[in-house]
Amino acid sequence: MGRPPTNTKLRLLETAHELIWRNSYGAVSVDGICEKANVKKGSFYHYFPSKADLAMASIDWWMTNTIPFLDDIFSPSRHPIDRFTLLIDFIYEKQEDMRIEFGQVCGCPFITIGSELAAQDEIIGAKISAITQQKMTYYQNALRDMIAMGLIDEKTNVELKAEEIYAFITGNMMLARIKNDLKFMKTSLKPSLMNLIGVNLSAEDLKKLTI
Amino acid sequence: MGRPPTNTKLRLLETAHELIWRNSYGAVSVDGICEKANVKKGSFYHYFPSKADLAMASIDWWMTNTIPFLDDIFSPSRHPIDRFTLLIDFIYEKQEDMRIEFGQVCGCPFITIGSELAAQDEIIGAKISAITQQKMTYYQNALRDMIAMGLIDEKTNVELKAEEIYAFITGNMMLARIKNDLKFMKTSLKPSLMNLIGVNLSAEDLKKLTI
DNA sequence: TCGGTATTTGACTAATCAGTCAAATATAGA
DNA sequence: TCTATATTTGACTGATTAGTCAAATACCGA
Repeated sequence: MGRPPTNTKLRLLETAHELIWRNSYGAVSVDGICEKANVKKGSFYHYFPSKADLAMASIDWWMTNTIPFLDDIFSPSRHPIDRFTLLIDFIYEKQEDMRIEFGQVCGCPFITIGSELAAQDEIIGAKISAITQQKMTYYQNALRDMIAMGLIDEKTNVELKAEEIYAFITGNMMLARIKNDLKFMKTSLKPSLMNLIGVNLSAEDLKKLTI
Repeated sequence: MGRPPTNTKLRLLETAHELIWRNSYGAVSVDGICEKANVKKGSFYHYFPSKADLAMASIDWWMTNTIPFLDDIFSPSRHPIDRFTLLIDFIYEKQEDMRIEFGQVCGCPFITIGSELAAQDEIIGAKISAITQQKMTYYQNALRDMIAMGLIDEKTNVELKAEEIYAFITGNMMLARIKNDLKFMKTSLKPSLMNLIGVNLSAEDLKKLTI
């Protein structure tokens, strides 16, 4: 029935996500997105009613892409400590890839755009908050397994601890973006995170946690 | 000699700082700053060569304003644990004030603008990185006193620990901005920070750390 | 081959953007 | 009162912004 669908919408989502992540929402124009995606402006507004709508959709699209990776990393079949160390590996590798390709450590796309726009647009604030909550759920699940295995204090408040972990990791990613430097993330984030979680590792084991 | 100086430049610095902090660099226009500061555009460009220059100057201005508070909070005459709890009080009170006045938790102005612009403007990235380093120096100083007093492990790497503390606090401020919610900062940040620092407090003492 | 439908195009608008500049103004010191 | 100097003004530009729209196009299924 009619003209067949194309990948135009997807190209717009991908391009918007990359440009906004590497720069910022305010620094990226609809014209810029269209040019890079090789899409005419008329087509843009055929698929998205506004620039803000595209940004929202690209956030959703990226989170949907991310979930399978999180499901793998936080698979209950893994040792819970490995889940967190794998998470740091996953984050570090992506950041390093972007640093090599674009010359810029880009940090967390959700937090970057959330920090920029949450104060002006409460819908985007709510969306990023929901993503934050969703990620913390993975952490809570792993923390409960750690308690069950006697790896951390059984009186640990997993909701609070998950929020600490999230703040700590995103704080590091933010600083890495600002300093355009992955040194701390590469050499210290894993052992620091283990200390924050409260898991007891030998000095030897801690040393192994540098990427 | 000639027409006497006015507070026009200061009004521009204050206004730019407030508007950028509450919104974002990209969302604030030179016209908007001028209108709020009651300054004509010609005067703006008499004092600042560009919008970016004003933003840089407003960052410097705010940091200069902040230093006396940090000097007080991190006075060597204070108990080092008190320095950190006072720091959290200081941060929380400012955030709560802005939440009441503007309806919005605004987070850290340096990190917010740094996250937005560091990838596009390496000068601003370097400036925020320097401010970050300057703040961590206060933390390092306090950590060394804690070691001397036997409050934390003497083998603590104070440079790394200071970076952890900074990432943790700024991560929390960023999340507070995105969620427009100070709950965690009010009830949990102090004890969480004490745990991260590695200071041993009794359960009773920990409970006292809610603001 | 043709009709219906989704997609694409390019020219368009109106608003806003950062930035310019020559002229007007105010005042301290001579 | 005069002059040097710093400040202020308001109209101006040219570029860029997000967003609009009617017409053209492509193709599936009948």
